[in-house]
Amino acid sequence: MFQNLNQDEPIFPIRAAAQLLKISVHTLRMYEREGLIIPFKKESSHRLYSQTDLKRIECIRRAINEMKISINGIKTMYSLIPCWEIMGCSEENRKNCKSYNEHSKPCWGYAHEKNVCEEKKCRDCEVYKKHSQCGEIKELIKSISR
Amino acid sequence: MFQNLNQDEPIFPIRAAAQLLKISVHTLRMYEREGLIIPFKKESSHRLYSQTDLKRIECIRRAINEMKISINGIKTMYSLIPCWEIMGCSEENRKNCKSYNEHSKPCWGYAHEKNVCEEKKCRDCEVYKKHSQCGEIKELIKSISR
DNA sequence: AGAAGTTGATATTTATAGATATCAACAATA
DNA sequence: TATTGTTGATATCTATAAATATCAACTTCT
Repeated sequence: MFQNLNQDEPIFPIRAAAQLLKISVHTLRMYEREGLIIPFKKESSHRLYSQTDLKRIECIRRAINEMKISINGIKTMYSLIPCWEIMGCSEENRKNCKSYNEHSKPCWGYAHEKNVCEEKKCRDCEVYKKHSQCGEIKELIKSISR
Repeated sequence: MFQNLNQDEPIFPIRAAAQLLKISVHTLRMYEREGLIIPFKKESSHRLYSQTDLKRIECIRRAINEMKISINGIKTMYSLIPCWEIMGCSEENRKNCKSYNEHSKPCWGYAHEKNVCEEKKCRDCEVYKKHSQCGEIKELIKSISR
């Protein structure tokens, strides 16, 4: 089912997404409020979820329910993602970047002012898209050191 | 009090350490079982804690109780420490190292066989000693990428 | 027009992590 | 020798994270 659709196409309204994931819509909004996910929003502010979004959320649920990592733990882990390397931030950028200088939530949880992220939408950013699991984050850390 | 003592000298038996930290001895043993701390042990297998150990434990308690990061979250964070960079592990070392290839607990939680860690005591290792807080881990990740 | 969405506040349920305690058999300490 | 420590198992308490639900006023979809 759905194989022939573009995996990144945001097509599921919140209720449908919740049903597919077997959780409540409240939980989905909670994850969003905590900064774990960024669903697509049309002009109307209605949320839409893609297949990729659902996979990401399943991964987050495994972290919480099976690996027993708390939501704040996940946020802190996300804050360790070396986004500055992926984005190629200048020294000046780094100096002004809260994400670079703090470690309580993911970079996509900050309002990006006056830096390379200012123009970009976090939902479409490689940093957000490629690093939802701890394994991926560790691989990234490995890769930047060689 | 205690200022004139060597901060790294293991002098407090478990009960004294627990009293200073205002927690139970069970909690101290639990942190050890979870791999968060490595108290000094004399031949007799009695634990002794240094001032530095106490500071480390206070830091861990802040992470759990104030930052609301679960113990499994802390373990996962520790697993992201690029120990292979600090220790200068060879490609061969890395290939055989569980710590390098997994991400569920800190490197000092593994039995080190056939690698550069084999001879060393983790308690005395820079990786263990210098990186008990998320801020320190993030600084380390920053430093290996330049 | 009716269904489904929005934000925001508030409240409740449930599962369990974190912490504490107890008992046993034994070893080391001072 | 009395105290304090060890491991291991087991049991309980408590605080709270995670999840769910409800209500209100409003907006957007089909």
